[in-house]
Amino acid sequence: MTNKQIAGLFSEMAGLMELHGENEFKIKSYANAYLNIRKLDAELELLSPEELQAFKGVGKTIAEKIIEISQKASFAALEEMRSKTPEGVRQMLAIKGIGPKKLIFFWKELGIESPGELLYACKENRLIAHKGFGPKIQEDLIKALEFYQSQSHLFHHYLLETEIQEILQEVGQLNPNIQIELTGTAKRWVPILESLEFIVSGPITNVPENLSLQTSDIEKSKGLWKGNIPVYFFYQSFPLSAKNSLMLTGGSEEFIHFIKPYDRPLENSASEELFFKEIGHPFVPAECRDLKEFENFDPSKLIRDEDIKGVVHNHSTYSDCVCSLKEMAKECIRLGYEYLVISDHSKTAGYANGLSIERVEMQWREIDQLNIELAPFKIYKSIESDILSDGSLDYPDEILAGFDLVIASIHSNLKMNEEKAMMRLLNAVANPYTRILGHPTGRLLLSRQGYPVDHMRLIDACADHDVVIELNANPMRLDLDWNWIDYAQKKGIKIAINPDAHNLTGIRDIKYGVRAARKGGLLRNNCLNILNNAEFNAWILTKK
DNA sequence: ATCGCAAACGATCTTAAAGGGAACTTTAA
Repeated sequence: MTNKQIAGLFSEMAGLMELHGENEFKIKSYANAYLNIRKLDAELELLSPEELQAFKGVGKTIAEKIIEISQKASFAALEEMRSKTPEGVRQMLAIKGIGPKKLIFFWKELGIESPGELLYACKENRLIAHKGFGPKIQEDLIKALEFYQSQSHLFHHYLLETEIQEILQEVGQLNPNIQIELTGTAKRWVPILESLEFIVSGPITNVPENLSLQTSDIEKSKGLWKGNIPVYFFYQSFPLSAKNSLMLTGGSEEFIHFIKPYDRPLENSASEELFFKEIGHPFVPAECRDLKEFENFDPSKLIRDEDIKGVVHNHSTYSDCVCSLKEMAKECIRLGYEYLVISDHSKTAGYANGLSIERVEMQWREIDQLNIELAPFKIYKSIESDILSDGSLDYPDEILAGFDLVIASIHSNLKMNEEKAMMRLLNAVANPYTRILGHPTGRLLLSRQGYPVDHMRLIDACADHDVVIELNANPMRLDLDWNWIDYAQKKGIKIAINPDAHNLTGIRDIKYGVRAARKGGLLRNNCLNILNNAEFNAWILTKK
């Protein structure tokens, strides 16, 4: 289990304890353990109780629970809490807009035990009869519940990567005569998946323990992996022809339309690569097949992992990251990057320990020191400034002027209409100190929709004011969405692929950003952080 | 349940906005 998953169990524990009216300080300890553990880099499952207790927020009890988790993937106290809470109530714990107080009321007072029942109650107008509830809350709950239901059958691609590898391995090993290959949306690097799809050369006779096959016909079998992930196996004779491989992998209507006229080579080519060779068109990698235009497609110009030279938008112990400036810098050096842009949270982000002006200046002095010590590696002084409710940034101009670059992001007051959102965004983009617009929609995939954004107007404004747009590489965000990269490129805007790292491992999220960028067809030359240190420095000096 | 300051014990991250109902509660970042 990853630290994030272990932390998730403590967060769940805290939520359940709250529902059952446990001691609020005990609850806080579990919630706190979640906050601290999820960002740790050391692999917790390998550590001793003494080593575990050295971490902040981990005492004797939590350490014991971590040991228990490493053996059983859960802990007894959590299982007990789960067993006395209906599954539907546990699901509602994760829905934004439903906090513990409301949930206790729904469950204990109204007898509502699932998201579906709550949605029904809202639609029947049954909530507003109760004190503290009015039409607006009911309406917002309906939106939140409908969003939840629309997403509940979907999966994050990044969380299924190990599952994909396991399926390939286990089916392959148990059935040595069968060839198996990934296809479909997962092969195309679609960030959110409904199911996993594979091509196999024949029926799976030795079924892995984690797989249950449900239906089969001549063309395919359908099953469930680990009880909840839908899996399809399409039968094809190997070696695969281009037609079978390409058609099963799929892509946009435009892509299918594009390859259709090449019927004969499609039918006869022995592989995807040969097909493209035979029609005299550059190979279109699977992740790019959701694009809409292929006439001038040139894969050699697409962004690649190794093109990224600098790590932009990162946090440190000054705000809500567990690693110091030096630790972050050293990890960047180790990974072969030339520079690090530290953009901690600004002062309004109190929950994330946002920096007061004094602490900003303290950080600048430390960065100056480290830049002498670590040269030629460079740390740039930045800030992830909150975009306040009126669209202004979080410090007076003389402080903003002291940063090498300012990233502007919305973190607060996310519940707003498009008009308000655009007012804040456009104000921030027009601010002369804003160089990069951070995670433009504020979405968290499968969990938070984000505020409504008129992407075209926003991109146009960024073009007008020479503002770079972030593609936040955190796999929960991937925001700017890859679908908008094409328009941004046409407007001549640069995209920064930023990990938004809150620990050392977070830096490696860049790979998810590069994937999303390739999916959107981002050309290397339109990416900000392919610039080497000298070039990046020159870019900074071209202040608006 | 944990931490920090102190050696047994007290305190536990902030803040603003929004909704509902006329002072406060709830939620989320």
